[in-house]
Amino acid sequence: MYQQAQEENSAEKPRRRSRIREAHEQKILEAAEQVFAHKGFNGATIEEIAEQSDLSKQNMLYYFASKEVLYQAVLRKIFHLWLDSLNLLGQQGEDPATMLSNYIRGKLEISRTMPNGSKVFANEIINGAPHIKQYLKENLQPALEADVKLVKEWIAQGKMDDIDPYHLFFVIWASTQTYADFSSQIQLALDKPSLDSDDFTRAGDFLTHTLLKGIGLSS
Amino acid sequence: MYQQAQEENSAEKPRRRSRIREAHEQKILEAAEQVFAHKGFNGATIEEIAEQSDLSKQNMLYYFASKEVLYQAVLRKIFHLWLDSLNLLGQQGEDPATMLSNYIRGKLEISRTMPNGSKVFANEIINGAPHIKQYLKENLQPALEADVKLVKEWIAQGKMDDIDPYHLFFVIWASTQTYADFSSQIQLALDKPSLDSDDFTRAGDFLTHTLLKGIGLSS
DNA sequence: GTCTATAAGGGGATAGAC
DNA sequence: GTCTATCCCCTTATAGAC
Repeated sequence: MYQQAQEENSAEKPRRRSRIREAHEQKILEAAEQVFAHKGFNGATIEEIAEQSDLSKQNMLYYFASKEVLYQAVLRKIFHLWLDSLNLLGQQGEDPATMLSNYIRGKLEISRTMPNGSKVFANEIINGAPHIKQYLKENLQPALEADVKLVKEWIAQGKMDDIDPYHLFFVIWASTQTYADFSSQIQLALDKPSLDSDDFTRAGDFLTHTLLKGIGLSS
Repeated sequence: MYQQAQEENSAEKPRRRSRIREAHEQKILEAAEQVFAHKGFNGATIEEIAEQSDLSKQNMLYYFASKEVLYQAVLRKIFHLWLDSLNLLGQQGEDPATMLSNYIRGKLEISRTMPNGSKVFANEIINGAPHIKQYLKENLQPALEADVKLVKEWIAQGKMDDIDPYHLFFVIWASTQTYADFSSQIQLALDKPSLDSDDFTRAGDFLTHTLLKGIGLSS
């Protein structure tokens, strides 16, 4: 799981972050996630984030020294959650259909419970990942390659159709994240003020049915 | 097809936009599309757009009175292209598999040829569509409903599986647009400096195979 | 249509008292 | 840790000459 990068307290010195710092940082991160999600990096103002954290702008800057630092913290938090879910394929002993099904529903669950984080991440990627490109490169590729290798084995064993594994994952990512990132469009299309858990259930049912059957894996 | 909204020259008065205005507006729109795609609305500066149009900032403002006006022009251009492609289902006389296949490949072609426009639109939707919500509401729903109705007829006629038509379209939109919007992530995953037309062919092959088969339509 | 000059305001960040 | 005050750059937009 993700660990705060600042946790460098070594050995005897119990230099733990105070309870108040812990609480404030948490509040700030949540507020920042929301504001960045709705305004983008440049559209967000540290003033608005501070307001939503019940802190003054200057006091907020005491905890996160700059807008850039705060943004990086938000980005990395969601990215690690996302990377963890990529490893669902690491589950041993399950059959391919169950593993992929869990994978799809796991990604959908992130979209449902962390829509703002997902939006911040999506915004960053769309703009060419200027703040996180290197970090992404180092962490995404290895995790994806492991999954791709597994799918290739399934194909070699005749367990599923001979499809391109990379595009399978691209499509799973896109079609699960769309329920977070493009929720405003989906709400308009469905004429609903917000997406509820039934909508996500329907999405999960459709996706698992269609994708598993589509690649020859339906049980 | 999309028409410039300013085309209000009526009857005898040949009040046509001068050739130079036409050319400059075109250059500006292209530059704006690119800059908005990479920086978002707030991150983009009219100065940068002007530079890429080989015009001074002030001169650019002579053609588009404000950043907001320019942004709206870019948004509407791509949105209408997008809406047109939604009507591919209006093709008569084709069987369902061919119609959906054309639809998917048409959307992919927009991603390939207009990636910047797609990104601007995606950015706007992610941020909650603040600049285009009303316009989207009035135009998206009717077009989508027509397509959904058609799919429901196919289901009633037993031509395909009984899936939720709305989610079918959400997934097609997401998985075709991802090759434009999230291209930087896909490039990292594939370890390529850019996506070429072979990548789009593979994406199209994967998508048509998987989605058509997945909903019980493969011929 | 294009240029120079400039108004006007927003917003990130720092200094230093308490 | 929190506050008041403030600096200063960046950016949009307008005024007006040519």
